[in-house]
Amino acid sequence: MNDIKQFLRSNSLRPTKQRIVIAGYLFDGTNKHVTAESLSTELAKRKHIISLATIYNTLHDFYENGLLKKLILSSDRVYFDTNTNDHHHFYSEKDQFLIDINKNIKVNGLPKTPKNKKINKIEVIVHLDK
Amino acid sequence: MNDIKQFLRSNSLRPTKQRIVIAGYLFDGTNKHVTAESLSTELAKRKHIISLATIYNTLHDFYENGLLKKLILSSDRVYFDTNTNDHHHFYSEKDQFLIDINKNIKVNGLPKTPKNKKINKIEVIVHLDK
DNA sequence: TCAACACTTTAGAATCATTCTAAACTGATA
DNA sequence: TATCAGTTTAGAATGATTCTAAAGTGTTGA
Ligand SMILES: [Mn+2]
Ligand SMILES: [Mn+2]
Ligand SMILES: [Zn+2]
Ligand SMILES: [Zn+2]
Repeated sequence: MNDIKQFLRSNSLRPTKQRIVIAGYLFDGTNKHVTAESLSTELAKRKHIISLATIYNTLHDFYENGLLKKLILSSDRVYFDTNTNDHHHFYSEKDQFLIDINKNIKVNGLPKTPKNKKINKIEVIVHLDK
Repeated sequence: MNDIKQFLRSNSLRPTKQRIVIAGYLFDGTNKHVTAESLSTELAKRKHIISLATIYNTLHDFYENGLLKKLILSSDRVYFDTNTNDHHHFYSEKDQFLIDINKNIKVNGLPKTPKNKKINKIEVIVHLDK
């Protein structure tokens, strides 16, 4: 709890009640993929009612500060990922299945990068079926 | 034009005026990435005013029939891709830059597929910066 | 040829994730 | 403890997309 406060402060985020609860849940040591909605539901189960506006604000604040990654996998919800290492994903839209691939993946055979651009990140999504 | 009609019929799509115009634009031989909005704008330039509802309907009809691929790259628009071969993308959200990678790409080092699932498609997105 | 009907188009309303607004609240600071 | 910038929140707004239901059209069998 004081760890969390320090953690927030060290990321230039004022440790408010809401941020402490959200950070406490998100950064408990287990990697998580959450949406605003799923996070809200999860916190509600724990009797922590935080407005959706604050949940969105906080996810963005954490994202802006590099504490979360953002994943665009579906057109109707944004996932935030507590695993901020470089990694990839197995994903199934239909099954709402999403897990990390932490093994080192090599992507071979890329053509040369378009002029005046540089590679920021290579993202591999392994789409799964049943 | 009769080609287009045949093409639509052979995909069990009734060749309506609107579908003929849209297919004529989309399948002119050059690969394209369109959104409902960009397609609407493009057709309007050519004096073909088609309602957005029909544009959405048609993109989905074409997609359902395998004539288009769907790309989820941004949280606020869906891209449809006329290149239906297996391929990957260079993408920059900021620059609205999106081009195909048609070279064969190899992804090495994948862990084993999760139990009871099978790989449907491997998607590589190379995110670019300026 | 054409009536009949299933399929399609469309305007406008609805949906829904997300963002915005502006007022009340609170953590930090001296 | 007063002050104030930063934060939270209810509720409105936004915007891409989907839905509704009424009018229009391509197909086809007689
Ligand atoms: Mn949306
Ligand atoms: Mn949207
Ligand atoms: Zn992840
Ligand atoms: Zn493409």
